[in-house]
Amino acid sequence: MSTKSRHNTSIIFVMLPILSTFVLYFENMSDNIALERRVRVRFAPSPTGPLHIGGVRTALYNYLFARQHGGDFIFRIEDTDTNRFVPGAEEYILESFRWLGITFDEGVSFGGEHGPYRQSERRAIYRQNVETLLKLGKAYIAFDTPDELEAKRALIPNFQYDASTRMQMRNSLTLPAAEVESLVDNGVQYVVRMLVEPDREVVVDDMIRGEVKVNSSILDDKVLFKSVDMLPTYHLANIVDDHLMEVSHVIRGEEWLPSAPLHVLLYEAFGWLDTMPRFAHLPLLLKPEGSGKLSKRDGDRLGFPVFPLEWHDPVTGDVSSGYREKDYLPEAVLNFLALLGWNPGEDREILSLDEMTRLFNLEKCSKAGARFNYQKLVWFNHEYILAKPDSEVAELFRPVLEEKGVCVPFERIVKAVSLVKNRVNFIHELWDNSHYLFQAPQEYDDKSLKKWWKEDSPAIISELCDFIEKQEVFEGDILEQRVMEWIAGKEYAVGKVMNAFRVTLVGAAMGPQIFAITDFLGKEETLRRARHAVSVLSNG
RNA sequence: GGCGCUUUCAUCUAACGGUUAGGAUACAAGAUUCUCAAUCUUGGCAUACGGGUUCGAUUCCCGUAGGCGCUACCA
Repeated sequence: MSTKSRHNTSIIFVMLPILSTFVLYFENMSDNIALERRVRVRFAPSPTGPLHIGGVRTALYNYLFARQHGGDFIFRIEDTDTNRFVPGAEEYILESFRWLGITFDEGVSFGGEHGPYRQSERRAIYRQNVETLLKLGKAYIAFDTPDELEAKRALIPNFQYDASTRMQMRNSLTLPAAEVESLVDNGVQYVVRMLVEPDREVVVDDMIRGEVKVNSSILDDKVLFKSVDMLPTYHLANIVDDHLMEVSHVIRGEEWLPSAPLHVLLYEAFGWLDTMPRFAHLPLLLKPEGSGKLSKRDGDRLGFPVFPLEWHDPVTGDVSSGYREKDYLPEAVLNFLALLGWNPGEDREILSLDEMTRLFNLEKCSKAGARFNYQKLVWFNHEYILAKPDSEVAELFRPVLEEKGVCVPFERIVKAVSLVKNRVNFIHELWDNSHYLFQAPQEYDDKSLKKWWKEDSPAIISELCDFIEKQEVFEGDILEQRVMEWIAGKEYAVGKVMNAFRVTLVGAAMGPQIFAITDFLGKEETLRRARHAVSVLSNG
């Protein structure tokens, strides 16, 4: 190497750390921008029924984001629609997260400094804020009845309550102040509407989609508050709560994207733009087949649950299946869900909650809806059963055995699990694959008999039993060696002998290695079963 | 209808503007064993279409088509 080139190389080596320092600096800087505020996110379902699996994913992403940034995760109940309230839904949602292992830091049932966390308990706060908006001239009172609005819609195609129509309606902009006051005082029903200024460009800065721009003229004067129950609608409650609860990031489903500009306008109207949360609108979960987003009905129609837990509808009495009851492991459900719309950018797919927390990145979320293909969830479940220690799987299997009336020492269950767990996708399938380890066959599978139980089988198995009985060592490997030698000596076909033997022990041509089975059963039980089969099957 | 979002194998997805377009599930074949599985190996399968920008486009821009969402005194 010449002096000159060595010199150049050393420059590169000197430059390299400097360059990487710059890269690090900039990376940290962008991190710091994101972290200027304490990260606080929320999951805010409305208690109108069971928690939808798409809601679980939204909650999961919020959870991962909060944990990754050492922030807070808030559980808020949005129960401003008194008509759709379903008793038991709130407890169901909480129980679902307990099962899944998703934890919250504050909120309904968790406590915290920003409560109350149930919107129905925050009426005074909303009234006060509506008052503010009214005073600021950012909202107005409207008296149009639902019937009147209906009539307008029927009369005018594409009717929208907005700048182009509001002056033809009955509201505080068109009525004299005295009349408005007297109407309100006399208990006439009204709503408070947002006053949307037309023809402004509203920008929603979305962490997944970038800048989404819309013209305010396409927005309507949304109802923010209704006098019927003196409660706000979602839009108002949401903005007020997120602001008061110091929420830093709003991570929610894409169905909210169209109303996000209105939310930006609300933050602006209140003068809260400087602390407005960052938005991230997640792609939706779509039906496995056909068109549309995954709905509550799809589950039981297509053979998989759409709810984490089984749900008993208190009104209709209908029962919808749940992942817990269908024998899915919560880890598998979360892993599957996490990868529907996000991936860490590497080939690995089996990820623990901790690993997901480390790798999660909103900017790596996909933008298009993801079809909910539960086939892959079955595979995840299989993988998680395989990865679990035998003793843990045995613990889950024990209740199934008890239900079948099988009572054996725990070590026996662990051993049985070790023999058959690689062939199941679900815990309950362990029984179909291991019942013969706990109970002698009551009957023999016809197909297996036809294929493997020949005329000379009884004689051969009797011979084999006599040989086995003489063996002092019964341990699997050794016995296998001896029996193979014996078969070879007799010049029998290995498959013929072994499969006939298998049928006597198992009752069918299935199961793990035969000497693993004999090992499990023990000498006495093995011989008992084989001889019993010979006596039962030789006549038939 | 209006507005917005979106588009890579059947499905979930990867790919600084330069790759034989990668992985996984599912499917198929083979290997293996005493059976059934599991496992391993192999295979087929994709950049919606049309324009531009560029030496070069899956990647950037525009249009078309498809998909999805919203369009309530629901959330």
